[in-house]
Amino acid sequence: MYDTLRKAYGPQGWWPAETPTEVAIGAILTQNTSWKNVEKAVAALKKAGLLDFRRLNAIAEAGLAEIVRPAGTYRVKAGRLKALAAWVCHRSGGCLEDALKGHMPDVRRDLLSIHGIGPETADAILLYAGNHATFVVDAYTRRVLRRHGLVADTADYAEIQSRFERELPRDAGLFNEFHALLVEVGKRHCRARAHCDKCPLSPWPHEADAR
DNA sequence: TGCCAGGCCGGGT
DNA sequence: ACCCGGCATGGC
Repeated sequence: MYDTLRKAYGPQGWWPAETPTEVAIGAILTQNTSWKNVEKAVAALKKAGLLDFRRLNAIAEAGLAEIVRPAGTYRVKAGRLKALAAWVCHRSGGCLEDALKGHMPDVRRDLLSIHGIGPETADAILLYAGNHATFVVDAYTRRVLRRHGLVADTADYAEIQSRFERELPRDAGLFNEFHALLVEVGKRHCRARAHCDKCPLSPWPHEADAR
């Protein structure tokens, strides 16, 4: 599946952000939100000079909320950005890359202890900002795999993630590309009510014996 | 014009 | 251990 997508779309060069800090902020802002809306909020943060955890740690939450408003659920997300900023500042004085430098799965556990950071957000930060080989499972990943009969409908996050991590070489570069490709094919052909014709994976061969 | 988006949390069974 | 409502804007 990876080879098929890679041939169809080429290298993705993800995450669509310039710095690790921007990656992590985007990861929080995109929770249950389309990327288009996130881009507006990130642009507003950039304009305000707030793509910086020490600044985020210092700014008032209510003001931050107004700035990230285009991303939706903006009061919630302002709190989550503040929680992450406090963690990064406490841990490394404000440098995210340093804060992510520990070993897995210790760093993952620490990220998950932050209020508002769940498994997907943590893994996106670990992989795309910290270069840790952890597989990101999002709504697209789930949909694509389910529609091609590769996981049960009831499969939860850990189950899907372990499937990737068991059956692929534990390589951050590979995980990076594969997840980005899954999002790309998902956006084009596997949104909630779209159907999958013309998808490069459709019909996916040997679906039954691929299990 | 609704429906939905690259989740997560808290409270109720 | 599940299930569900709340959060909320902008795009299609």
